[in-house]
Amino acid sequence: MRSLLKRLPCLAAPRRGCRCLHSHSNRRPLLSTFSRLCDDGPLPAALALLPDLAAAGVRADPVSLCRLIKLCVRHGTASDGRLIHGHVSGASNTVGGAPHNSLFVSNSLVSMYAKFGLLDDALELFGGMPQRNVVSWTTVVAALAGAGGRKEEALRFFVDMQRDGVAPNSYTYSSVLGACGTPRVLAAVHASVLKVGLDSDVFVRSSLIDAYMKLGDLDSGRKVFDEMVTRDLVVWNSIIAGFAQSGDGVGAVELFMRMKESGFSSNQGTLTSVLRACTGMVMLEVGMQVHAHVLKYDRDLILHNALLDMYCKCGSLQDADSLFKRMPQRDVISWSTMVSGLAQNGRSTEALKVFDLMRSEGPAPNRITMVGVLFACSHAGLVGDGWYYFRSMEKLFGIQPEREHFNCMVDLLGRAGKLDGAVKFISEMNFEPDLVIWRTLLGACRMHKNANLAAYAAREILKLEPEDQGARILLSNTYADLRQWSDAEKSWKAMRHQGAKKEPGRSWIELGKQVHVFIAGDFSHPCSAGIVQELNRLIRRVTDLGYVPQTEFVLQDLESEQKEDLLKYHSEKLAVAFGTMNSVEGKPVRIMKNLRICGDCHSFVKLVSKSEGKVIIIRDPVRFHHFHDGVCSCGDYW
DNA sequence: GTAGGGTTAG
Repeated sequence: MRSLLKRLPCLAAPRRGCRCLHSHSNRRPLLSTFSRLCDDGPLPAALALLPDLAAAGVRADPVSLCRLIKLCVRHGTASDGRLIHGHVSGASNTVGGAPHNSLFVSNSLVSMYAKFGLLDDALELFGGMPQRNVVSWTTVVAALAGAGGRKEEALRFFVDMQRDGVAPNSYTYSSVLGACGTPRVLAAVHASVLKVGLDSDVFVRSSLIDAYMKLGDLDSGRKVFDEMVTRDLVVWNSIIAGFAQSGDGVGAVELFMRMKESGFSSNQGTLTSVLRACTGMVMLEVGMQVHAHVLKYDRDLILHNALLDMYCKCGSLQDADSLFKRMPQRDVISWSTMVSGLAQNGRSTEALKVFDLMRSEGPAPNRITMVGVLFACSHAGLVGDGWYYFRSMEKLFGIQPEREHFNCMVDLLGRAGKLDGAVKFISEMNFEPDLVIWRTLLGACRMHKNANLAAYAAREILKLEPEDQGARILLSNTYADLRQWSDAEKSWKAMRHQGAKKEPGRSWIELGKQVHVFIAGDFSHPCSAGIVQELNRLIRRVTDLGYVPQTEFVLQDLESEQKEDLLKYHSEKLAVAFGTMNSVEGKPVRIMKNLRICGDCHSFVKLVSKSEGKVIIIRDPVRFHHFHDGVCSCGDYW
């Protein structure tokens, strides 16, 4: 009887004002139409029925309402959502019987507000709910964990729910793990996962992996992964993405291979991470193999942008360009990638041309596009163009210059040797210069051998960051450039005092499916003997073309023979020798470096490209050098 | 009704 009453609410507790007698004949069709529209849409038609329902005093069932809310999240707007919310809270007063806005519906509404980014509305609704269950709490925790800057609140709600006697479930844990921003908190939550026995849940596991990886704790992430019995695709993707993001590209690719061996096929997420790994390590060969898999996702813009970036960062501009032209859609990211890709590869004029094309037929540029544009100007010494774009950013594109753009301008002026202009520019900024700005200025001082200004910039850096060894290194290198050995030594001493070491120069090169690493002055590579032999051969060849070791690039006060020796075994020279001895006819040699290439290696590689008739591409942390027939794409301006 | 993985610059 009770269930019958539930199904026919008009028979239960008839009240004054209830219009059931009149509307009985059409309320069922009304309800069933509404319920059908909630299932399949269209949303506007379903929304249009809400006033009719209210007028007829008909109460929609919670299941339909929840579906309607979902439909609204998918196809509607926040104001549609508010409309539904308004209907639900109003309707609860019109009909007797059980409370209308059931817990289910309220939970859906909270989730809806969160998905529209209206976190405060979500929290307000949550705060006013008469009851809350684990779903309500989890919805809020997930919303806060997903919002940048509100992770602390997510953790607080996670604690509060337990104080309230509500036990977290696997949904809650996988949400809250995204809010664990310190190793301590993560360890505590992990312990709690183990205690309640949810550690075999794949969702919880993948969140755990992701959380460890995001904190840079690869070992713990790997451990959680290795201990898993049943893995799914997302778990594989989590671990691969973690390795790719932490800069262990080789590890990421190895895991990708293992994943395929285990019989999993990749999806867009996997491929994007693997591409990122390839991009980071200049693994063009692997990247091109991934390209073959990408073909079947021709509508995935993210994936295509990643592919585009991979080609740019591997210095393969033809591939990037032809991909860019063939892409079915291009968004602001595709265009920005192309602009900065060209700029970093020393093709500033083309970068600015692409930008012009973007202005006429592409999407509106954003602040990142403008960083690329200014980068193009600064690396080609186009001071006038740089000023023009900087000054007109706001008027032409509605983009207010931010710190990053100011920094580009300091770089532009500094690189062009206008150090006084750069200092003036800094002093006229309407905010305090930060570390990045001072470092940029310091880099320019090093480039133009201005020790006084370098010392000033370094002092400013050390004021902000007393442990900053990079500043001391740059400063001492500047002194060394000028052969002011005692000043250089002072700076080195300060560093040694703080227990710092200069980061060793490292170069990478991909051969087949392997990545070979070379460290300056290190001969542990199995082919070392052959490499040194090849290097000597190259040195003889380029000496005939006029190469003289430029020992001023060895930045320590040593006897000149020792200096030559140190120079000779810079990591990029070892990598170049390895590259030429294993090179394939018609294919460029591609090398990646962790530090900026030194002037001596730069002229050495120029000559090697001539004597061997080989294109050599070296990518350093900020830009690319394409060496071809004795010339470098950077025009010796870097 | 609630949950996990991916892009651009510096």
